[in-house]
Amino acid sequence: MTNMIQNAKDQAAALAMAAYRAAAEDGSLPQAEVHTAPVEVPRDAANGDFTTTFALAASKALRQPPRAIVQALLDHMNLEGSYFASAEIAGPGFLNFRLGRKWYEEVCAAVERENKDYGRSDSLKGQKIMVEFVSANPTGPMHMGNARGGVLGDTLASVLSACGAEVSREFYVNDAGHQIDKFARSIYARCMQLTLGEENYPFPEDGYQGDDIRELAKGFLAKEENRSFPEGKDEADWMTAMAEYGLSVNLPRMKEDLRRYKIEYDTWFYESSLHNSGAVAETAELLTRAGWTYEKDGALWLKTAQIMRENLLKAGKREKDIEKLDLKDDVLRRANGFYTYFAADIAYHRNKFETRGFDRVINIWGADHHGHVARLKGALDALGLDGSGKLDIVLMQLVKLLRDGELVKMSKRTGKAISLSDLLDEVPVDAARWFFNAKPDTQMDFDLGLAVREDSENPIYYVEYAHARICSLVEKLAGEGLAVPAPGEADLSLLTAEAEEVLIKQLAAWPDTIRAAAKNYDPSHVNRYLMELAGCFHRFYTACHIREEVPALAAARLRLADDARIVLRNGLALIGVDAPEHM
RNA sequence: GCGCCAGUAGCUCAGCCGGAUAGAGCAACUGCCUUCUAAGCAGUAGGCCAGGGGUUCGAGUCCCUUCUGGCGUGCCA
Repeated sequence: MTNMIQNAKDQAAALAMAAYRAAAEDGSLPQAEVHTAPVEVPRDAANGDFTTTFALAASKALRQPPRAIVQALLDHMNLEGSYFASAEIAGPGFLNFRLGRKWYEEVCAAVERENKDYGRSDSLKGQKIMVEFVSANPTGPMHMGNARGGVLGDTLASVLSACGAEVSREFYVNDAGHQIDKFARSIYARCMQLTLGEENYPFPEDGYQGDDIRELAKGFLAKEENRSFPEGKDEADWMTAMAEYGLSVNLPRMKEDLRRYKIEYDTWFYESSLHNSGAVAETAELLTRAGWTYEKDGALWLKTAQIMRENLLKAGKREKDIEKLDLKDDVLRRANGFYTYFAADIAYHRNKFETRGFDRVINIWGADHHGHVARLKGALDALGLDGSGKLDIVLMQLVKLLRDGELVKMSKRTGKAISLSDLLDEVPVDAARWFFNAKPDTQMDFDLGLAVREDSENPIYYVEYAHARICSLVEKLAGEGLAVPAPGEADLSLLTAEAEEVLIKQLAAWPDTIRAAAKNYDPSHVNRYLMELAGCFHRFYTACHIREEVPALAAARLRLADDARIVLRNGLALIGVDAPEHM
């Protein structure tokens, strides 16, 4: 729960403000309405460990040149007992603070004390959050988009959980509607072909072409109770049975593939349950009663255009610009009586908020669905559920699959798009998880060749190697009689080398990394942090040897190395990658 | 046409609420293993932050605009 970066920032701000008040008191600076001193971490450590731009910002209000303000602050500042060893004036009016031993020691102490929990916070405590991700169509295998969404959703859920939120991972199973119909017709056609001969029954033009459908047909016909096919039932009943069978085969397969990918869901939510319980019809009825629908051409329409216009006006958009958007209404119930996917989706989200009481819902969607974001939020707004405020959609751009720089369209073996299980056959899970944990809103290339390479071109080894190196170091030195000191037992004030200080500062940055990842819905912050941490450790390892040092310093360095190991392990665990002890 | 996302080193990308001389990794080049794992380290080179305007003490970051790429704009899901 300790965040030493934040502690230092707070203290620097408090010191600056106290100095200002003291200066204003004795007339060195004019009284003015200045409330805060913004504190930042300078990019270049030559400019101090922390800096405040107080004087630059307050220059106008105080009618003094920034440097004069800083000088007055310095004259009234007392650093005794603080984290800082010194403070100085710099540049156009920065006030730079330099950390003292106390701070560095407290960072290590926090890592040692909190160990597995180091980095966690309670900034989202009390929040019940759902992350819905993948939700792949159960009619066929999962693709690269699902691979990316899987890692993003799973890791984001972990990150939110590390911030103290009560997080639930959910997979929405689209086991109803049009595509299940198509699925059933496809299996049915294959069954007919198997019974009558390929050329004696036409395959639907829009049917699912893959071999997996043929397999399902075979499997279905092989079952005892289906021996009489196509006699014994009418076509519709056969299709229902086939769809059920197809799902009973595909869903466990998806679960298995996801488990292999180290993803476990709390809930598999079935779209069909919304239709069966009447929740979809009820939701449409609610919208109708509130006056948000109308009937046209036999269909029931939602006044999406009006809802979205009102939302945009509220957001400050100009009428003229809204006109250009050419907003359209959407169908909830088709003329044939069936509800659309959109209607089911509204009902589903009503269930998330109203029935299950989530404070916040995050959906990971492919960028090709972005047209649906505003209208789903709008529909929830119309139901009084504040979709605009409580529903967040993370759109991820699509994945381009490469092999050693060449675009890969199909699997050579199956001739179809490469599926998640194909990917995991070819690439180690941890490599896939590492690579797919990238910023959602940029298109990404995934290079199959690179991901399996065991050399320096592959960044994951850089991080894993740092961890293995520490484990090996600890083991070796223990064998020579030098064990890692228990928490608090090493004299950390001896760690004054630059590489040591840089490493400790990086350890201190871990809690903020998690917080930023949660705030931006971008868990790839963790990858970058780990790369940097590994780099800090490797440099420390090279610059600061242990074995030949005097015992006290050797012990302190070994303690620090083990602190680095703790944070590396925590970070890798957060993104679901193993921390190897040997490589 | 309209909308969403992106454009920073040869490649992949960082860059927090607008702060000091724009950073990493890879690739290229030069060094470093009889010494705790060289899957490592040190160093060199590489930039009109897509272009143009504006806002201010200060802009890669905010606003306007042009250009380029991806995606979307269904009684599909």
